[in-house]
Amino acid sequence: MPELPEVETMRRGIAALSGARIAEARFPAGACRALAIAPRPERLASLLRGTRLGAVERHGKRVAIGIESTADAGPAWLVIEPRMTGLLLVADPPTAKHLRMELLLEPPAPHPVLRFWDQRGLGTIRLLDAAGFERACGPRALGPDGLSITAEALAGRLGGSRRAVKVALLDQRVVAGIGNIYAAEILHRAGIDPRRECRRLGDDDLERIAAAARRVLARAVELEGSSIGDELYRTADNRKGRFQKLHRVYGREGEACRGCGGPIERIVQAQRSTFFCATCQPPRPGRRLVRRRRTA
DNA sequence: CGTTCAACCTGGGCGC
DNA sequence: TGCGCCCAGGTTGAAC
Repeated sequence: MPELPEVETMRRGIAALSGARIAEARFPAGACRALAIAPRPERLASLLRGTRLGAVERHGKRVAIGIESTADAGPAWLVIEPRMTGLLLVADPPTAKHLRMELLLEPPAPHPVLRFWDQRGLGTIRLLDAAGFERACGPRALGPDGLSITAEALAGRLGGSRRAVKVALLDQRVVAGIGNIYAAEILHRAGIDPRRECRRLGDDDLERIAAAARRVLARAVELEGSSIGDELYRTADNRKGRFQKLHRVYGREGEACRGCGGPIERIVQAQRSTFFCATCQPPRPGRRLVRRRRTA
């Protein structure tokens, strides 16, 4: 679920907790067996107790919460990766089951508790020192952020590559924060066939992809992300995102393209669904066949 | 270097 | 009702 817009929305939703002190950290037994938590829950709970929350940052699809010096070590970062179904919440969780972490905060915090809920349990919670933080969130792990990606940066990272451009956009070292939904939406707005080899992209193509990425991601952040179908995704205070109303291709196989009316197709690339319009995203380099009025 | 596959999990939807 | 199968917003590591 969470890609850049959803994770940024979570970050904003909990940013006011900066400065709050942790009265108690809980990692419900059983609920965290599957989840990757490091160090082990008992130790993590004791390390976090009594510490104060610092800056709340987003790095790609991860949220990093600064932790002022822990009991027996210096400052650290609590890095949370929601992966498919993780949610950072100040509101009540969707179910009592699958609640993975609760940080009880001392008054006067803006909210009494910060929770991490994760149905599938693929998410991760890690307390990292400076070196671990660098490894997880530094430039070796993550490329430039999607909200500010440029054609030049893209050219440097995928020039000459034979990979399909859609697969490359999912690579967090190329650009950080783009996932399966937004890769599809970005390429449709850029008019680029998702199967195009990166090395066949011209400067103008890269320019359109970078511009579409910045625009789509920024608009999705404004609309607080995408809540699809049975939508597990919610903001930290339990509201749905609204960008799904502006999806042009994702999840719309067989439906009419909002640009040309043709059918949206679904293919599989790198074991994941790709949705696109063969007319608006022609296989050969060329101009867009259909001009669209407004972009999300 | 790149692709493919399995694995990590739960749960909803579908066909039978 | 139930069972088996497929699907899902992500990432990683092994095998080829």
